[in-house]
Amino acid sequence: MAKTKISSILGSVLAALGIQADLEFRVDIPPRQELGDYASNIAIIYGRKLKQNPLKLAEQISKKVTELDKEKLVSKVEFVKPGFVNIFLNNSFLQQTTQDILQLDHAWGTSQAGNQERVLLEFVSANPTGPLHVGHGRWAVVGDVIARLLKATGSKVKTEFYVNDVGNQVEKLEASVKARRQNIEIPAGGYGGEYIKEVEGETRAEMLAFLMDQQKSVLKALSVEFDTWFAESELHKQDKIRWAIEKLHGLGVTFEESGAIWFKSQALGDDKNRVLMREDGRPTYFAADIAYHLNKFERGFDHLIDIWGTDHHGYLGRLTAALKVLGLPVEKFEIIIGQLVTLYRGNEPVRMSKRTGEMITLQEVIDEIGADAVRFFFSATDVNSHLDFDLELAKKKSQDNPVYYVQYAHARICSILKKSEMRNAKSEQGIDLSELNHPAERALMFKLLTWPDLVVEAARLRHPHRITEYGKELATVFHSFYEQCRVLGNPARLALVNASRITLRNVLKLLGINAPEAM
RNA sequence: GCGCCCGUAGCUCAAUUGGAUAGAGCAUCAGUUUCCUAAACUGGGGGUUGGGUGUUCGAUUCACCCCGGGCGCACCA
Repeated sequence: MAKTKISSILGSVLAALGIQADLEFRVDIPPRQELGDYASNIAIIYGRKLKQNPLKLAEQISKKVTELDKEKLVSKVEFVKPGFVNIFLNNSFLQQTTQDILQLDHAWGTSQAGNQERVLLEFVSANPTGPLHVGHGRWAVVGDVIARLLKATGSKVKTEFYVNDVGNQVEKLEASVKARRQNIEIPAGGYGGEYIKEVEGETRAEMLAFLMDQQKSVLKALSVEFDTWFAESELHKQDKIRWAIEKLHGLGVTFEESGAIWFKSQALGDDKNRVLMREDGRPTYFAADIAYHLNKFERGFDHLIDIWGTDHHGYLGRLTAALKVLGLPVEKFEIIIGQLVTLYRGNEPVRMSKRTGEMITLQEVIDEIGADAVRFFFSATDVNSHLDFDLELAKKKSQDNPVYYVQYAHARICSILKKSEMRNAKSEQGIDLSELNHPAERALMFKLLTWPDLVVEAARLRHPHRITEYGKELATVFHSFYEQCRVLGNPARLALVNASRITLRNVLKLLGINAPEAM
């Protein structure tokens, strides 16, 4: 990976200058091309520490870089203004990377940055009381892409959907379905949506199974599949909840009041104390969730990730308080809080509550704009930002949707390669690429070069939108290259186009989006 | 009221987690096709990054205070 190589050269420069390397310096792509392919703040950081003029230190470092650049990656080094060290790469390095891509193929962009860490990623976990809505769709897509990112960087990921098949909600669901069938009024707090009359099954279990099958089929339509579906009822059957409460009791962090058992969470950082066991002897959802997360740790994972909607964020304090007091490694427990999706039809916001009659399901959205577009849109923004999703707009613009832009670049490439009869990557290995020096060729090669670093970064930050951004950028660079450089009849360019095809396909694969060969 | 999150071009969003002259798409204006897919490309206009103070070589990013919006504050999940 390019950044690693640059960093390692800079590290050896520090050693050669007799500087103790104990500070983190950055290697980034500068904002403008004139400033090089990569730039580092190394001289600024160390200048301050050593009380030296950063610009002079940058000068010293620059001179050493070319000297210690054993692989001849670097063509030129500059030092500038506050003390940046700007590095320009040799075209031969870019050409070699392009060559490597053809060989790596599907493995291009994968790495072992995740150190084979065993990760449990839990997401969606919608109640089995109705169809999935658009908000669930966002978590489904984001969770699925994060899982793919972690796998691509060498983590062992298991995905899980937690099913709350016990408690008030499912009781009300059953009551609502039965009331609807008898044409009597839905009980207070019940479910009044139209879908209720579609629910099949005589027993509660059958009704839940019906709704879960429906959810699974929508998720499948979005190419989201889970390794495990974990039922809350299992925890009850195995008496795990009582066991968890007793553990807390043994630690002296519970008390009894007005017939209920409480957790002293306030003393452990939460806003207030919380009930574990109700007056009537039934455990709360919270108690079950403690047992569930205890179970997750018991299954031997190195790292747990939960994705929650912001409507559950108030829950975070009590759960981490409980896990902490139970002696679990909370630093291995990561919660991604995502902001909600507001759905619009034109200027009209669409309600997403299951209890209202008017509700747009995820399935309907998929039917309307297509799974690829849904995945792309939901992957395209930071989960920490609100998403205003206008169906009218998404439908109207479906022809120049960003997803089509990226897919079109891939289809265009496939068309060229088909004409050239050079589809096979292997047949293009060994072709001399040294003539690839046109600015558009170079820009494309450089964009390809940055792919593996980007995947690592996106995985580390759990940022799927980095991948969609890259996809759009790569498509732009490719289209621009295509306008300027005639490809057919030029073996070196065909190899570059093929490397672009591989990268673009790997981008789309990571996003779970189709890479069409023709459009 | 308290807590968490957000506020960036007319609209939808980015900005390499403290980096250099804040970028894309849509919309808008002006161009490009006897030539590998025009679902494309090239160029123009459009910004006090909600406001203020501070921290430092450097702030969209960090701290504090306002303003505005979302979410939460159950013996629901």
